[in-house]
Amino acid sequence: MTQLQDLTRNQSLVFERLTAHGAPASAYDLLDGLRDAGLRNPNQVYRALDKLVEYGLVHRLESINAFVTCAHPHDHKHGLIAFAICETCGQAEEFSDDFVEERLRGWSMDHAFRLSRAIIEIRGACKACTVA
Amino acid sequence: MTQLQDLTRNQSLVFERLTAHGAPASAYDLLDGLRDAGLRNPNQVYRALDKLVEYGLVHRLESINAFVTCAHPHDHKHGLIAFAICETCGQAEEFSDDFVEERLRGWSMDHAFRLSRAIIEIRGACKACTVA
DNA sequence: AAGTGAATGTAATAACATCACCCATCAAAA
DNA sequence: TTTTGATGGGTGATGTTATTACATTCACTT
Repeated sequence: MTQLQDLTRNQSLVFERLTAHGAPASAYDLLDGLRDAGLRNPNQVYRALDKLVEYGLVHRLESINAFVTCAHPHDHKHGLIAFAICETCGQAEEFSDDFVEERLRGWSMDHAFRLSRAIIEIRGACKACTVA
Repeated sequence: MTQLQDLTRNQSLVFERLTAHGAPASAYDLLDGLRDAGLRNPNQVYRALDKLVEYGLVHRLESINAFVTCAHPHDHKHGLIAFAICETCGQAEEFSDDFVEERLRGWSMDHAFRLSRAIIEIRGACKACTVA
């Protein structure tokens, strides 16, 4: 398991920035927030994000081209992960559902599809935004 | 229900091109293939795609920035749709699973999340590519 | 000291998507 | 009939997201 202490400088900067942001952020948003820290090139951020995703500390939200910190970084045994993304406030909530996972793995088995990963993202309005 | 006959010229061109392609294609791939037909600007393709998606004739694959024709264009009652995308050959297979849909709607209910749409894309290697 | 692999710095470019503006058509309202 | 509004289209410019290519630096090993 990769510990936070093992992160390189750029990886730490990006991870801390994303954590502080508290919501999904694009690579360029992160870059803007890290100019003071010395980062100036998108590649620096993308490279750090690639590693953070690889380490399971960060997830990529495919449907909004953004990244978010993992809700359960210590639990390295979680399977397929889903996200509920609020189109009003931009927040994303991570969750998982064993039944959904079982069904998707089942479909894969049935169709001889060798599953490598799943993107499950539901879009809509979160509780807070619906009430308001 | 929007019929194919109702499509405008650009919409028809894009739809026919995508159908002929027989696999997911990016907007720029489509544009390249439609230069002879007179299209020269990405906007022309994106506008057509927006309408085709709205009409349910085409789906957007969020995780690969591509578009694919709907497998069941006449069945306008299908709920959440999933795709199995082969990372080797680029093909995508559309499917749906009532149980997955029920679970995602259930999560939404439980969390007062007003679901507007779902992105379900599994990535891996299809049967044909695994055998080879 | 020299070699190695990972990380970094940087410019350039590719790939994906939208905006802004103007024009044409057509049908409904005035 | 004129006006208005909705829809579609053509086009250049721009915005946004992501990668490539190559040089350099750093930590560690031999």
